[in-house]
Amino acid sequence: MASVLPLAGLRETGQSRIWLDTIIKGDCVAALEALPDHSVDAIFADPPYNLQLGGTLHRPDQSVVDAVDDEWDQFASFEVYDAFTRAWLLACRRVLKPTGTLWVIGSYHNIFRVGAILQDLNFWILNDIVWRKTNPMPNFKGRRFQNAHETMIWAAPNAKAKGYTFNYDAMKAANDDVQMRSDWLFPICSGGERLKGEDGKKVHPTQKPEALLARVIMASTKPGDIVLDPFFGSGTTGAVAKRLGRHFVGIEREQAYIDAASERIAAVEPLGKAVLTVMTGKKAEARVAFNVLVETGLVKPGQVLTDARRRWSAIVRADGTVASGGDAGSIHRLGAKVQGLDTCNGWTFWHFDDGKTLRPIDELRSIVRSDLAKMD
Amino acid sequence: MASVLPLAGLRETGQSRIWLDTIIKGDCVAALEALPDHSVDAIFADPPYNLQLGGTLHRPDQSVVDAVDDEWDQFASFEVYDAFTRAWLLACRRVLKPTGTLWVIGSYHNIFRVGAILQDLNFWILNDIVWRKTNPMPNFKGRRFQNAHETMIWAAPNAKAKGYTFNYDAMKAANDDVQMRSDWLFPICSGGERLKGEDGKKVHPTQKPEALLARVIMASTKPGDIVLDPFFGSGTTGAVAKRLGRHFVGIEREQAYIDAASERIAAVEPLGKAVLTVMTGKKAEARVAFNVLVETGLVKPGQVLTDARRRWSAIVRADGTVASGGDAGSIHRLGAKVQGLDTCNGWTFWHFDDGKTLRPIDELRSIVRSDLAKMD
DNA sequence: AACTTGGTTGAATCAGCAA
DNA sequence: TTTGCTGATTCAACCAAGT
Repeated sequence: MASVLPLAGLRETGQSRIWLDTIIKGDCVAALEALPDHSVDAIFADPPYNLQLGGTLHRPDQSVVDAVDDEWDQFASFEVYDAFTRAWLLACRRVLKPTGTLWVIGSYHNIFRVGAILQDLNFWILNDIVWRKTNPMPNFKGRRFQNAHETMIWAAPNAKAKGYTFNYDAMKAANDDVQMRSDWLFPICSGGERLKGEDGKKVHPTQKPEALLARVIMASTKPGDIVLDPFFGSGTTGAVAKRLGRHFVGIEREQAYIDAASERIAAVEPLGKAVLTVMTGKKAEARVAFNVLVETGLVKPGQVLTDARRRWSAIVRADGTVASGGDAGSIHRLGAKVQGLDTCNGWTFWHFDDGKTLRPIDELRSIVRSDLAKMD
Repeated sequence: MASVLPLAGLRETGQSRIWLDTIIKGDCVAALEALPDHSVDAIFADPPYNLQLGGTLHRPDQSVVDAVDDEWDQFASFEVYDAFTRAWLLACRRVLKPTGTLWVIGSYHNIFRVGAILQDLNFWILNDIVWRKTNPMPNFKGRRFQNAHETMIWAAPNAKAKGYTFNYDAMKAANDDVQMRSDWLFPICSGGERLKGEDGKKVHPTQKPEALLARVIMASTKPGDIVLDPFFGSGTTGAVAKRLGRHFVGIEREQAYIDAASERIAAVEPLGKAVLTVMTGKKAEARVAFNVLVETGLVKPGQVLTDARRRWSAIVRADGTVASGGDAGSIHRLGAKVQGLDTCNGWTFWHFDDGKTLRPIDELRSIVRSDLAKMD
């Protein structure tokens, strides 16, 4: 795992997927062109932020702030940065499956340009996510608010994209049974998690916390999916993907980062399958048609169903339709019809009398489902 | 105060400032051109967001969401929206003093375009500020994260601008003596603050909370300063400016909004000078979800939790859910399930073994909370 | 008077599949 | 590509009415 691939001939390998769980050395766009069309399930991109720093920044105690002034973060102008951004985004879209999604993280220096270009390229923004830092760097000059967050954009490859993965139920269950919001709170990467060289200095200036990547990957991919990171850096995406039972592909130009990331990922122990099971809701359950209930005798032809307050009633017919007054149809159609609505979930609308109380027919469906589960 | 000015001849009035504390009726750009150069200290702009909505959206209870589908939010394309944005931003800069600053609020639908154009026009971004909503609208279809914030950009008129107002010490004092961060927590505008017509319906679909404007104005202006709002709407900027001892100028096209704003502002009582020195904001106790413990490593995926008497056990999964036997769910749901109850407080029910004794996971939450106590 | 219950609402780019 | 069917899906706050 985490071997480094030479660039030549990758695309021709087609479905062999020898590039899985590797770091490709090279320029982002060139390396992306070597990968097959529609081959990855998700992309997490942490591109250069194009920080426009003036002189050296000193803390109040006169110590010097170790700023991000690497060569790879220098762009001559917004135009150059925009062209760079368009190029790698287009290359990413070709590689992304139609059902895949793209994440980009940035700060106010670059994220507005990235977001506007995403829209110009007809990507479809699903959310902007705010990473609130528990321990951001203070503003030393006292001339601005403390810059305490970064922004991520989560986007589908086009406006019509359907079927992307969003583990809604897992996110909700993990968040004390309320929807996960667009503002996330995490510490910055520090302490033992922060990669340091033999000189004790940080290996990469903008290493992202694993917790952030973990939520991204848990939310938008399934176990076994492939996650691409075109600006691999210290390999946080790869380390978290491996730990969470996903495959990764990294692209990185600098050998020092590749070395550090390879070593880091090699030490990661994947979690077991049982732990990685993703919480799913009703949507993922086997479909059970109403007539199965009739056929199995859980509901009898001629039986009367009502809504929860007995305002409306319907009679069950042998073919699995229900009838009320002059109307008849599926449990959904008739439920909508009697209420005067466009749609209705008949499973939760119609109830049966168990001798004591009214219970939704959805409970009978659960019985069928649990019977089916035993037959696996 | 809050009289409505006709548009003609304003610019010629020069320094007479008869336009102070008035609402100018007209198109944003045209009205701005009627104001003198370098005449206002701050601008707060809440432009149309260019929402691109599909069909009608229903809540789970089948009620219809009252969407923002007003004519003024309709743009033919991104190009048209961008041209509109460039025009009003340029007009704003001419009117803004060299020492003044500009605020723009938006959502992911438009804020990236606004930010990129600001940079293209050589505005200088000072901060992006996240307004975290305490009570955002849910995501009804479960296909995205709950869109729980909006973004503001705070910018100086050019890269070299010096001497802008930032009341650093007031912000810090108001924030329990730590620097004010770039993420702010406020409820949406509702209840008594929300302007309603005689029909009981909201006057304006996107009225902003006064608390938000109060922090903006307190942070970036001095008493007696002039605050311009080129998209005045229901007049929140004017009402707060007046209350805080600042002057305002509003621009608005629709007479209904002008009427409501005028009446609203007339009823505002300015605060006394002494009161205007320091303001404090209240804080809510941080809510910590279980997955935060997993993400921060206080609880590990695969770790076993039990109840206080070890009668039941559960395994922690990477997505922040817990599993036991064939069941899985949130700590609360699973706790209820294994006990055969309807509800359960998972925080006090589930325990971990610290090597000596069983301790409720609630104690781990306390640890996180004390780390977060410095924040909203 | 204090509390409970039920209804309403908010800047929303909000479904998936099979025929 | 379009149509139609199945059936999944909400949180915090405010307010009015009932207990």
